[in-house]
Amino acid sequence: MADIKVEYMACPIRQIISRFGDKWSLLVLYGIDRSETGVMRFNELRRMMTDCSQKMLSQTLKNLEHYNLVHREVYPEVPPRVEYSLTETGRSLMPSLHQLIQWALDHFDDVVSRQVIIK
Amino acid sequence: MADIKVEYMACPIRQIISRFGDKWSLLVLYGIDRSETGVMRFNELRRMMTDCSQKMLSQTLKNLEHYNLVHREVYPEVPPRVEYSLTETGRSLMPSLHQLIQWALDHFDDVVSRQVIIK
DNA sequence: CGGCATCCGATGCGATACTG
DNA sequence: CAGTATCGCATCGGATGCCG
Repeated sequence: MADIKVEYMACPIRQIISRFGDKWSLLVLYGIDRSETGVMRFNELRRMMTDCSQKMLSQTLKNLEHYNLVHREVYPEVPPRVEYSLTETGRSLMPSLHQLIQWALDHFDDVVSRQVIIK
Repeated sequence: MADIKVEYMACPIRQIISRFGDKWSLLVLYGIDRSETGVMRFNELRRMMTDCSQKMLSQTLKNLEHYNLVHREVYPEVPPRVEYSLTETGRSLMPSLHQLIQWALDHFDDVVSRQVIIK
């Protein structure tokens, strides 16, 4: 998401939006958190998010790793195995995320059922 | 934000992101909520969000009105006066939003201080 | 298996000018 | 005051192909 002027860098809302307001980030976090082991492999995530392209999943994971929400563990095997898990910081976001999801469920009729504005 | 495949329309995270994950929506909601009267006029919002263009503010407000988060009250005067306030649904989102902001503040060092990835 | 590189269309968003 | 209209660039994101 786009830049933020330097003088507004301290605004926490902007920070959240600019980092996790994209199309897939929250879904990845939620997916990993919900998994039984707390760990997911790349293609496991792909199967969960069937309409997310490989490119975007890869990009999203790299982004989340950069912001210290997701940990990437590479096992030097053949074939290669890479496991993604939540960091401590990532887990700490979950209560807020769940509350947001609950809000969406509670207000599905008020908000979500309305058609997305085209153009 | 982009479309969501029909078979995933029920996913609440996607719904939230597709509607309020844009650059300005949450900031508008937060701004109106924080105002003393609970009501803000168009140019009042503009002054608060100095780096938001008029076009985007207008578009964002229309969007929030469509999703029943913001109420638009027009007073037939000259010069015209338009007041924006939160709907009941909009107010109901605030606890979740505040929790999210608090999370951002708590984890500023972990997350927010990291440079936004360029390209 | 878990990616990256490239191309390209769709959308987001800002700048500017104009209006009731 | 509170917007709308138009233009144009920048970014998002999907499709495809290649690689260790």
